[in-house]
Amino acid sequence: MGRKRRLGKLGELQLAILQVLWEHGPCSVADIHRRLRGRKLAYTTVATMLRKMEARGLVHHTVEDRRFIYHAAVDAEQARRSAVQDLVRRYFQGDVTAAVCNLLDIADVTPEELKELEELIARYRRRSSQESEDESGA
Amino acid sequence: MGRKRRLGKLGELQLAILQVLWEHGPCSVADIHRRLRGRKLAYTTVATMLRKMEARGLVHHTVEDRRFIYHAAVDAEQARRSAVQDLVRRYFQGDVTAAVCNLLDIADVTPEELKELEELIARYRRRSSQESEDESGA
DNA sequence: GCGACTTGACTACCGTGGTAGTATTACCTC
DNA sequence: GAGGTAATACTACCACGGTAGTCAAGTCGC
Repeated sequence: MGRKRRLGKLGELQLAILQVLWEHGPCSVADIHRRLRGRKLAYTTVATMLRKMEARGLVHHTVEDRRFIYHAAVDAEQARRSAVQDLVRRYFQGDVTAAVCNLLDIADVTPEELKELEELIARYRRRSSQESEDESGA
Repeated sequence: MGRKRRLGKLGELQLAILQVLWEHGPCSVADIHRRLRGRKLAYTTVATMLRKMEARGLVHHTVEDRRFIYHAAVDAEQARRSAVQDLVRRYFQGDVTAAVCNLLDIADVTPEELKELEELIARYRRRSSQESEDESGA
């Protein structure tokens, strides 16, 4: 696994549809339409978008009981990864630190979240020093 | 300052143009075209995009010596902020911690960068505890 | 003064996300 | 088997990023 396919930009609706699929697993068009009812879209709009997304390889479908059941063909992690990479590349010239800095700036990060982040980074530091040891050891 | 105008999505070329303007200050079309020569765009492409961007309020121009001098109408910070907010909202449902986590995952963050980040977060923690003190003190 | 060059304006085209109407198919029910 | 219903397919449309050609107007050099 780990095909880091460069899934191009996702539109707003495309992402919303994928999120439904990620959250609830394979869904019929009607399912997706129902769960997207907050957007007041025509049923056909959802169906059309799904067909377009299938053409792009973002979803695929099986037929069950004469209904199309759509499955996400990319996973959430992949999509997030791709989006984050894109952002860092486009807006921060690849500078991750700057991106994190900005992230902390814009969001009102709670003290709890900060603590979490500290731990997260500590974990990363341990891991990266581990890796360098592995390298020199090999 | 601090107009947090919600500048919609920026296209690839639009961002590239803004980056030229941010980096070099006001530029003529020819200037921008020249600095974007890596993309092998027609001069008219750049000019057209600039006009479209002006219509959207991303840039504005003055006339000088019969040439159009384009100025960025949004600053880099604003654009980055908007983009980061968008990303966190769209892909992480507003969860900043998750976003940072992902950020650390995707990029091969060097130990130096990790150290920087730790310091950055420590600084934030001091600041946020400072703020809570200010609040309770007021 | 005339032609070459520069520069911006206008127009057109393509791809694609987003939207939805209409047509078709197939099943179910009376 | 005619009609209703649910689902998909087809088609069309708009907006917009991106691309570039052509046009118009001024500048410069001879």
